[in-house]
Amino acid sequence: QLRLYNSLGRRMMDFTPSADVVGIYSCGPTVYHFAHLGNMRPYVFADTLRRALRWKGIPARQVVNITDVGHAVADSDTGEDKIELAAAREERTVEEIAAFYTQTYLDDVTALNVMPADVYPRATEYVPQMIEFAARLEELGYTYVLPSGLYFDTSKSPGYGTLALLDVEGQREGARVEQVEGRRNKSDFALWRAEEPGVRRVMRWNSPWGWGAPGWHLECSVMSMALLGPHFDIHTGGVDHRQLHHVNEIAQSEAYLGDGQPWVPYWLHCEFLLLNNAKIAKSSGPVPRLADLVESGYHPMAFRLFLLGGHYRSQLDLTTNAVDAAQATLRRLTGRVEALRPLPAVETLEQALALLPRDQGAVADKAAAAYLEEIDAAISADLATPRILATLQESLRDPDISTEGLRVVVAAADALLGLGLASLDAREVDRRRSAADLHP
RNA sequence: GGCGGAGUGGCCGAGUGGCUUAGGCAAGGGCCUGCAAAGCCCUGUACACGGGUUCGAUUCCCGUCUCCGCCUCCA
Repeated sequence: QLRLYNSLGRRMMDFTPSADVVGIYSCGPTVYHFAHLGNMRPYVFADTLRRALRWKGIPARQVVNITDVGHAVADSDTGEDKIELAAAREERTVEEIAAFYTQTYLDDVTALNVMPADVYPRATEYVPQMIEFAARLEELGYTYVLPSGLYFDTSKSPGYGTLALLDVEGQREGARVEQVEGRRNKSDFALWRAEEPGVRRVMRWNSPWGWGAPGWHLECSVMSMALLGPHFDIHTGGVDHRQLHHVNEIAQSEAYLGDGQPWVPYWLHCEFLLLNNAKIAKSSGPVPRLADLVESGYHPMAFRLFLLGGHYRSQLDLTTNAVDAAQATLRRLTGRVEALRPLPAVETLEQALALLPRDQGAVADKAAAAYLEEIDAAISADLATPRILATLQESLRDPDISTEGLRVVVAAADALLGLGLASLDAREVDRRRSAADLHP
């Protein structure tokens, strides 16, 4: 039984699919700048989730959105769109900007062996649906209009902020507040961002509320429902979204559906990757990308291994020491595994069990069987990849395991870890020319 | 100011009410090798501080200190 920590309720829960195919929506990249190393964590995490489902024989369909419109510069959803700013900065069109950074994102996750999503919808392709969605909310009486756009009235949303354990009252004091003129509640958010008078945006659409652009929470609700159905099983993202973005998604989606059902039953959030014990902030200067690590001679899988070495719900601190350790580990691991090749093809627990050496029907390699059990227990315990890694290492030096059994165990572990152990070339793994430069 | 989380051996990082020596990296010792590299074996005994609960706490509760995150665009 797969158990996952559900942010909705803040506790471990048995995962029970509600449909034949589990729908997964993972908040995707904003494509107006390079994705940095910290941005990679949610995708590797979501990939682990998909591998876990596959391991259990549960079909899944994953949607990862490409946010190519909707992020305003300032808070309160007003001001210029970040894509437009990037276009101006780089003297390219918004389309070029979006296409370029979408491709670098895909390159990065591909290098990290993240299985491709089933669909990568772009926000700009769904603006008409977003307008319809907002119009429906207006019809239902959840909104009000200000000069700056159409707003969602969060006070009309029963249970607003449940996901975040929001203390709506407590937040009023002390927090940095930049109230939008006329906003009824601090937590209200824009569904539609009206063009400011005299300013003509590059990306603009006409709507019942005038020319403008959609608010950024809208795209996730609209695209997820369009591609996965009104209700689906799992929504993933970084912890930072738990507090605001996902809260607002839930509010508007449940208002829109109006069926009294929780919109999405399982919300999974991965913690931040810290850099030298501080948040990776683009505002404080250049920030390391996967390409920088590779440039220094580190293998992308070393970074993946580093991520997998910590549980997804723990903050993880990226330091030169840490990636060096991961690189060394990967090199040794690869060396050991090379001697075992070829590895059998394994994706599920069932397949792994079937491949175990047998003697007259009974499993002949008890050690291997025990390791498979450990691996299954680890992934079932809220995707405990560190424990899988430990089990893998143990099995590799176990004198009691058969070579055939070991092959199965290694292949099984890698079905979940996704390091590509079946084909990594040890000689290619470590080409470090310089220490990782993690100080901008 | 409100809220959430964390402090584990040189480093990263799991885990548990009383035998996990977790695992990795680094280090020391050894084996192997003509030397070296690689590889292999062995060793390291930790759980912020002060109380409390308990037969027993690193693990539960309270307090203190420190750190991180969210409340603002953010993975």
